[in-house]
Amino acid sequence: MPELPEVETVRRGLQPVMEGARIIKAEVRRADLRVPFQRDFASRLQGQTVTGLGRRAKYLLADLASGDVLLMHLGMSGSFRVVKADHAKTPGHFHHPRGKDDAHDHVVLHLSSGADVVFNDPRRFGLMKIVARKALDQEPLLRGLGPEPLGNEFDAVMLARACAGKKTSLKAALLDQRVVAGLGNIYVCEALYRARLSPRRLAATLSTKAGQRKGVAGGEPTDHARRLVAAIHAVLNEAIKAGGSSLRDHRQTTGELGYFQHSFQVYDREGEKCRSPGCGGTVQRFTQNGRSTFWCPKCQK
DNA sequence: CCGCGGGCCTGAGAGC
DNA sequence: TGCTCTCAGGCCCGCG
Repeated sequence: MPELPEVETVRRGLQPVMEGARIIKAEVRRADLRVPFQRDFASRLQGQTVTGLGRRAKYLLADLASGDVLLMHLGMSGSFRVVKADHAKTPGHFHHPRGKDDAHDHVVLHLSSGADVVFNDPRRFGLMKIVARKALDQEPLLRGLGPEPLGNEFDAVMLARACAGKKTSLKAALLDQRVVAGLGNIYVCEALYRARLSPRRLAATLSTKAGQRKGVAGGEPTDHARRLVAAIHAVLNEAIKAGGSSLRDHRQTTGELGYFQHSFQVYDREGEKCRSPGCGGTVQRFTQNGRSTFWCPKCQK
């Protein structure tokens, strides 16, 4: 799923259930996700109170009273749902209508509140890992991440600087989690459309004196960079408000669908009319770095 | 530093 | 109905 808005939606769904609750038991039904579970995974969670639930890029971070942090990533197909304890194993129960069996329920956190938090991930590209809080800044999974796109540090100056000297396309740069952390294919396509910038444009053109070397002072962000930052802010905020986008797997923790997919302007709209008033163009698709790019060549330059 | 291909997995949808 | 093929919201690795 899961780009930033979907992960944030999940976080908001889990927070009231998990914060302040104690993990009576962590039940691992399948330990071979993208990263194999640590041997002491279940025992380090058992009995721990969750003191907070945060997010960094596409990662969820549950703070534990022990000083550990539980890192969670949803990969491509991961989802969480909250069910009452007695129903965690009941397929098709009204609390979690998914129309399928629960063969891919890999982890169940049994909470003192009587709720169970169930992690489901058919493709198993997701992961869970426990890290000591004091070692979090050296955690390889988080180390290289760029700024939060909705954080204060992320602005046109920073984005232009991060893209300075890059020989790659704007599309590829925005998907690079080291440049800005949390965007995926959908929201990159949508943000570029809103900013009216071509996905093929050179990333370095976000600052003046294109081709300048990375980190060189004096490169000013262009209006394009400002437009792009504004577009990223807007699309992410709107998507979060809508509960994320539900294409295949994403659901809110209640089982409800997000509905931002109805607001897509270009993503998955190949051959359809551009929605920009008066444009009259047609949404095109092509492959960039192995992934589909959707855009309107008439609007985006 | 960069693009590309392949891999990790399963499921949905299209076409036959 | 069922087969085969392609593609998918993420990310990592090695190659040239």
